[in-house]
Amino acid sequence: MTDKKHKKADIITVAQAARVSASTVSRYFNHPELLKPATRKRIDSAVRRTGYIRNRAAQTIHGIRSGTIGVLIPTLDHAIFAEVVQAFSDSVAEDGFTILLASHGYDLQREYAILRKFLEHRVDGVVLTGLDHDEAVFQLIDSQKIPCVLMWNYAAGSRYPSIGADNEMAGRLIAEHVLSLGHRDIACMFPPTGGNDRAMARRDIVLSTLKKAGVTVPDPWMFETVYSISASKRDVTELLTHDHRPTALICGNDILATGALYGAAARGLDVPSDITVVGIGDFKGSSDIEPALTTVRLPARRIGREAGKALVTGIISAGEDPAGSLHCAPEIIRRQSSGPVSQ
Amino acid sequence: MTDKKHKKADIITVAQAARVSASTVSRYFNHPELLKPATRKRIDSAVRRTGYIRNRAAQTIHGIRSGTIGVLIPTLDHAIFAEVVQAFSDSVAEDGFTILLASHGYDLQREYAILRKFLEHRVDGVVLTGLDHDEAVFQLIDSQKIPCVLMWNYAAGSRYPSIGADNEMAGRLIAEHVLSLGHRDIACMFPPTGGNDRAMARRDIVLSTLKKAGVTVPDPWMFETVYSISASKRDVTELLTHDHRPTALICGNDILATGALYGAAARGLDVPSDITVVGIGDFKGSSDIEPALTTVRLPARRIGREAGKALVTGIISAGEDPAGSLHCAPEIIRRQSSGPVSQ
DNA sequence: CATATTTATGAAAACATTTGCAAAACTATT
DNA sequence: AATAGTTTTGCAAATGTTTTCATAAATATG
Repeated sequence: MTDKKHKKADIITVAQAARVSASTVSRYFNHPELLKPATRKRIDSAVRRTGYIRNRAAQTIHGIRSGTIGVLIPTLDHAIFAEVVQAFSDSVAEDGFTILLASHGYDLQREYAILRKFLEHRVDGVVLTGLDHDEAVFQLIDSQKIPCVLMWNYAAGSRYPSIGADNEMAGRLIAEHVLSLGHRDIACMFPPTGGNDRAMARRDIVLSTLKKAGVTVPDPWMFETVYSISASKRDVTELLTHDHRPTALICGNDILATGALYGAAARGLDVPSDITVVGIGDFKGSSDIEPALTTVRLPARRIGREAGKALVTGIISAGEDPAGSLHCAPEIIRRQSSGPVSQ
Repeated sequence: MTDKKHKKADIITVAQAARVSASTVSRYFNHPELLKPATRKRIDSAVRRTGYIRNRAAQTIHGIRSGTIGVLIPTLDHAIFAEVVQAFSDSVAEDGFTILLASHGYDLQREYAILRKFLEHRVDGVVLTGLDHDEAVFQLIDSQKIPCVLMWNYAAGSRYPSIGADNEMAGRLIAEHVLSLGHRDIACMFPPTGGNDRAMARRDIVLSTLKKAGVTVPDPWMFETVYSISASKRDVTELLTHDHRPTALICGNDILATGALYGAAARGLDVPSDITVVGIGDFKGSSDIEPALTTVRLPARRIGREAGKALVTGIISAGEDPAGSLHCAPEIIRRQSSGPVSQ
């Protein structure tokens, strides 16, 4: 069936097989309603016989959309980004778009290089993760006049439409929750903030919210811990050896909080009666861990889906007023890992 | 700098700006050594001034490689696939390839449709996940004579080179481990196997290994549980209410095992003294959970990396004998969640 | 049945590149 | 300074499509 010597079938091969011109075959795909039903059937069979597959590259040089969207993330290794990407991909696939995916590992230089590559492929739009990017990146996008959305974080005055959660709000919510339970001796654990505006914003707002309530976090209770359960477990285990312990631990994300829970368990301490542990993110599994984790939900799936919708809209209705930002509000999720300070 | 009226700069714009012909600009990119250093510099500056970005679509219709690889996975929502994809992407990025990513959610029909789309984009190669696919999928790949590797699973006689772990071996290893600890009353929990050859192979080999040792799993101890911590926790909590309990539980993957651990904790049972729990996968976090999970390591990162290398080799040295399969052997990882049966 | 409309198709130009070939510009050699 | 050899460059054809415009075929109108 799909033999046809060796060269790949092109539109002309099909045209000959159907005894029509190449233009007619082109119309068969792009404006089938213009064809006589009989011709349509003839081409249909010719396409089948020759095993022809349209060549989007050839279409793209006519200024026709490539049908691809560039997705730039820090890493897939954080389950939360994988979730966002999955939702984004599903969302744009409905409109026939395929994603080009690349990760920069928090290296801004690489982000620029990847973006260039995306543009060489003539993507119809790009999504970046987070609000902060190299100025060169923004300029490149501007110069190519290509739709862009920033996903994951939300901020009112972002350079491009931002679709995501307000990190400051997330940080504030969790800090206020812990304060409301009466805690004053509070430790904090955040990932290294280099090149990561999300983590940075969260940490700063947590600290300032605490300070506003008159609570300062002593230096030895301020951890900078890489994003991994084992690192967090190690640091928390260490922290809990000392006799002067905090009554609460605020973690920058649920992975760190999970490690903290394990660390407390390893030390034989009860959560929350000995120590309250909270995270940010509401990752998969956070609700099932023992004890279930109190956290702030960042609606990853919704963010991915909405970012996809927004970008597709931007692509399809190019030129019009760009789609606006959208705040997918974070929400405090109270579970068992937090409790009132025990006197 | 990158102004230039409104139309995007093409190779002719650059040529004019540098006062050379388009061919020379083309050579500047593809065979720079053929150019006089002075010309090179002139073009260099013209490229910069015009903000020109090469158009890979236009190159691709000359039979030049597109520089893209299609990656087809079931879903990114399983952290383990995200990990494989991340490693794959990093690996091929070294050689300048960008990935087109799509997930089919275990729907074979969608897999075919996605593959077609990849081919329209003229990907230089494709990776599929797992060994089993619709015959139409294989035929399509054959007819387009495009390099393909199957990743994640390994089997000697696979239709295309397979790079991954031998699932039968993984299942056998974990079953033998549990048997070697003296367990006879064994429960099993596996994900639904529809359209998922990996899960199926694992389950069947575990069961047959047990049977060979004279152990049969009674029907009420045979769980088909969706891939989620909460579903597993629920089922295990239920299982452990009955007074006649198994002494060991073999889970088809670490997510289910994690839920099982939580379920046991919720019931106040000790692992491993009351019940042994084991998984398959060695996901991130499996080593840190309390108690640390005994499992079989499926080397996701290595698989992704090797699959990337193999495919790139297949693309670059097209025509030659295709790169062979590679077995990334699974390996039993003994931790605290398994112990000898207590009499 | 001839003419006017409408519908369906083909020819050729356009798209942004690469590349084979030939001409032009240099260098080296005498 | 003329010639031969080499390096550098430009022209034009080719790539696989889409699209505009013109023409041919089919249908409707009188």
